[in-house]
Amino acid sequence: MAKETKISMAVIRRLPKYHRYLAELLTNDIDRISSKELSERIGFTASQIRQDLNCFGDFGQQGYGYNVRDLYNEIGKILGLDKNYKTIIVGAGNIGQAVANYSKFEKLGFHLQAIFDKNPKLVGIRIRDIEVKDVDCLNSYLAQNPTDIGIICVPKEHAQMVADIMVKHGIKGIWNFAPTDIKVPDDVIVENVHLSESLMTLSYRLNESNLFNE
Amino acid sequence: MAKETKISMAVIRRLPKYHRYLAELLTNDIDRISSKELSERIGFTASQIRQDLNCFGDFGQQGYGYNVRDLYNEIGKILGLDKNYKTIIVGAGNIGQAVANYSKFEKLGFHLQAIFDKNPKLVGIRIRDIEVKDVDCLNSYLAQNPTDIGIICVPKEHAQMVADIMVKHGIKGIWNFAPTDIKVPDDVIVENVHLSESLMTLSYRLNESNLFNE
DNA sequence: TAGATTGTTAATCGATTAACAATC
DNA sequence: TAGATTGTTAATCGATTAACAATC
Repeated sequence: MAKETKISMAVIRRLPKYHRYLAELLTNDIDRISSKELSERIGFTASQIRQDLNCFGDFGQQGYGYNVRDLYNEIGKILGLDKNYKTIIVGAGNIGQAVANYSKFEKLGFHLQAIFDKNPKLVGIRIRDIEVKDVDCLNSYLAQNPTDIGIICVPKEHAQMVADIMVKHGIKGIWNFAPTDIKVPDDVIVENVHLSESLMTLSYRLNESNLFNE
Repeated sequence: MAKETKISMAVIRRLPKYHRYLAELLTNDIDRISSKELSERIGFTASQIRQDLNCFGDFGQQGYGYNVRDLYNEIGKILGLDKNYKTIIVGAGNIGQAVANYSKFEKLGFHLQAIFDKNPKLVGIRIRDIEVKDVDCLNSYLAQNPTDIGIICVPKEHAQMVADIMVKHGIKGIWNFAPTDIKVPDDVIVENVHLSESLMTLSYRLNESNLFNE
């Protein structure tokens, strides 16, 4: 079914957006769509949509277009949303708590198993019915509880150390909110959320466009 | 000083990373660096670094390299980090609170003026010494208080409505955390933080690499 | 001066768009 | 069947990398 060529990052980063727009079509009871129609909604060219989807299979039908539900399901599978991931969060500060409470999380198959922090004021509190553990227990916890995904929400100074412990215990993917680049072996996936970079980009664009003059 | 050609988004999104690595060099008391050395640290090619920096001016010196402090300051200016932005947050849930408490925020020149929510349980509480106002007051607040940046942290159903109010009152930039694409006039800048897209990308890459097998 | 390293042009690579034959 | 729309190849566009003359 899936083609064997390497998919570019540009294509991969568009997949969630397809998934989101298809979900929206479903809620609007639209059960079929052409690349041209989808193009008008999503803002990619029809050509690009067909090109993108063809990386993964022949989901369309000439003269008809795409079946919305089928395509939605297929993209969900491609994204791995049918899988379950044992997940932990390290760092229970603002961002850690927000991520822990982030409801979409469980829906995507990420099951939060444990939360760690080193601040004694946070250790022991409950977030989503999960008691925050002392980060000193991280090593032994991971040794006993095989975990797929680690979410790093600690200050940048501690991010690499936390990542090292995670990697040592076989964590396969890291969602990194610390504003630093962590080093991991090639077979570990890191996805960064660098909020300050996003904010700086906004700041740049405001000034570039000369919309902002004090 | 600055060249007049249009800067590509690819270059813009690398600027914050230059800024971050230069800050790190400064804390390590390194006061000069060549594109080659920086390349080894930051992971871009030396050629790309020179190409990128030359979009904005001649910051280097042949035979010497770049002065770290000067370059850091220049990039800060290019990013508009020397400016101040009056900022509000709409939506005081998990993400709204995390953003409000996000300390880097003020350092980058984003000054939080007000927070709004429609949940009566949140209205009246204090976050960072700012009392959460009822979202019904948003319109009149903006009419009386010129604001540069709006941060949207409401559920996707309400994001467009909030954006419309912001735009009506002349907000210039929107930092959007709602998992939807909002429509604004061309002269308003939108920077999206789509957490679930980031998570889906992580999920895809885990499965693609076959690191993850249940 | 000689060595180092930039700024910049040219070459390459990759991603997007256009075109159209295949086919439902 | 005729019309619509895909899948796919070819053309274009843009971004990255390589090369090197300029120069500190």
